[in-house]
Parts: sequence; C-alpha cells; structure tokens
Amino acid sequence: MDVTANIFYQIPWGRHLSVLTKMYFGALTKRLNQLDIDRHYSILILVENNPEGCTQQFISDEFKIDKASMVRIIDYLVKNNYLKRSVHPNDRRKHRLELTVKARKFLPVIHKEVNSLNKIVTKGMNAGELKQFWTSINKISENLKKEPTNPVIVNYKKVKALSK
Amino acid sequence: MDVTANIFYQIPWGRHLSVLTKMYFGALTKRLNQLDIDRHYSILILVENNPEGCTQQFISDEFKIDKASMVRIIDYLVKNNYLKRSVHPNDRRKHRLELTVKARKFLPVIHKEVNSLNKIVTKGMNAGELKQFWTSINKISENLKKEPTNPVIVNYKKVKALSK
DNA sequence: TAAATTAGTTAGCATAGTCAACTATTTATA
DNA sequence: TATAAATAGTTGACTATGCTAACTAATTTA
Repeated sequence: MDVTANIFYQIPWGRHLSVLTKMYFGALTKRLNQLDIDRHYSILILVENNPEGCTQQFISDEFKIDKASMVRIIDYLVKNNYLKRSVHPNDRRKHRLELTVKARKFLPVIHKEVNSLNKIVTKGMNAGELKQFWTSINKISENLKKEPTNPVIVNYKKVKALSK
Repeated sequence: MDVTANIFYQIPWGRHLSVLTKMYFGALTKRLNQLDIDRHYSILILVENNPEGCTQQFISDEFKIDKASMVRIIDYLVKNNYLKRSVHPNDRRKHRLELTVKARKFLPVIHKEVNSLNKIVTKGMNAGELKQFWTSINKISENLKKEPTNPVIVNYKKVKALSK
C-alpha cells in the first residue's frame, strides 16, 4: 500500500505542522496563565541563553520573524517588564536585550511547564524515537533553508535601484 | 550527555514547528506563484478529497481554524473563483463547498508542487525514517488533543448563563 | 412543542506579517 | 580618508488571521 495515497500525505506538510503549532501554544498558554503575558515565552528563553549579545536581529533570524514585527514584540515584553533594552557596547546600532528581575523570577516556571508539556506531548515515544524525531526535524529544516522562498529583500538598496 | 540541556530542547516545541511552517509555506507559495491565490491550497485539497460533504465547519475542525476566520478564507477562495458555496442538500444550515472548473484545472499543479517540495524537504531521510517521522507527528497530535487549552466556549448558552 | 444545539455570518478589536521609508551607526571601498 | 553601502532598529500603512460576542436560520433533543 502506498501511504502517500492517503489524504494526510497530500496535504502540504506545513499545514500539519501549523495545526500542531496551534494546539501546542494553546496548551502552553493555558499552563502559563498565571503570568501576565500570554505569548513570546520562547524569546525570554532565547535571551536567557544568550546573555551577552542578544539583539532583536538575532531573535528575528532564529525565529524567522521580520524585524518590524520584532520591534512590536519586544515593545510588548518591555512594557510588561520582562525585558529591557540598552545600547550594545560593541555596536551602537544594536540594542542589547536583557532579562529583568521579574523575568528571572518567572523563567523557572516557564521551563517547568515547557518541560512538563514536552513530556506529555511525547508520551508513547521512547528515547530512540524521540531522538530520531528531532533528527528528522533538523534535516527538514536544513533542506528548507536551501529552498528559494518568496522574494525577500536582502539588499534593500539594490532592490531600490532595480525598480528605477 | 543530556541532549535536553541543549537550548534547542529548552525552546517550546511549538516554536520550532512554527519556524518550519513559515519556511515551508514560503517555499510552497514561491513554487505556486503562477496561481492568482497565494495561500489556502490545503483547503482546495481537502475539498477535493471530500466531494460530498465538505462544509466550512469540517475544514475548521481539520485545520483548527475558527469559524469566523473560515468565513473570510472561503470568501477569498470564492472571490477568486476556486470554490463555490451551495446549500447542503441534507442540512440547510450547512454550506456545501465545491471546486470550480478553475480549481480543477490548477489542482494537478498544486499536487505536483506539493509532492515535489515534500520530496526535497525530506532529502536524506529513508523510507523508514519518513514513516517513523509521521508516526511521531501523529502521536504528538493525539497527545495534544487530550491537553486542556485556553478556555474554549463549547456550549455558548451555558457560558452566557454563567456570566449572569 | 419548547429548548438547546449547530452552521454560518457579521462586527469589533488585537496580533502578526509585509512593505516602504526613514535615522543612526558601522563597514567597505575607491 | 571621504564616500558609498550595509546593518540595526523604528515607524506607519495595509492586510490576514485569531478571538469574542451577538446574531439568524435550521435542526435536534428533551
């Protein structure tokens, strides 16, 4: 039997991943509704793990979020007192992002709930399966990185020149 | 070595999946930019595979999209002449969704590009790995279905009664 | 038969994605 | 070294989607 004949395989894979994403974040937000923020926990974890040079551009690259959206997301985390911006000592164009005392207080809770949810989500998968799963995710990610996407302005000035 | 000590494992899984989703749809839209729609190919495939009773609610459940958004998405596909709505013969509350001639013309192209992208994306994975990957995805999906999410109004009237 | 549920629509508001233009700063180069 | 180009971030406009609430119409349940 050709499994790819199944409707599941005919649906673009991104759609299945997007459905999982929604379910996952729905469950995580529920678990963390004791916090006064309802999203962007990932960014706090990323900042925590890059204490020296975490900039907005760095997060944008990691999570494939455009820099205009990133400004608003960081505004949200600053407004709610989880992050603070300061000028990066090595490069005055950059903003260094730092965790506040409040963020440090709640990060253990975030880690606890993320770990707990991850465990539940992988119930029925043994260590080998789990390792294999993330190996596959990494392969897919590497393959996708090589794929052309919709035109992205890499070099703003050159694009402007072209349109003349 | 404890792999879960890696930052990769500390980030909520939904975040990794969301990054992959963005990359995947970026690549698929690029491949299908000959069409005059830039999204919701998945819905056309779902309608194609459920020719008898594909309703808006059915798609909402499959893809975890709320029904208010679904109205607008179907409007978009109807406006661009890929779908038509008609009253469902068995239940006049429902709208039966049907493919137009235009959709039937382009679906082979959509299938071709989806299959091609899926092949590229899984480069370096053998048949066993691939099967294992989707088995894992299904397990995760089943586990997530059991998780409580943010309060969802299941019974509208009872919620209204509660708030009195 | 009345009450409750279901399918779909509409409207308002919030969040995020995209694009374009802009400032300030740093790096490359002629 | 002066100029050009690139980088980091911000802002504003516009669009798409998510969520909630209120609503109509049709069907199911009690």
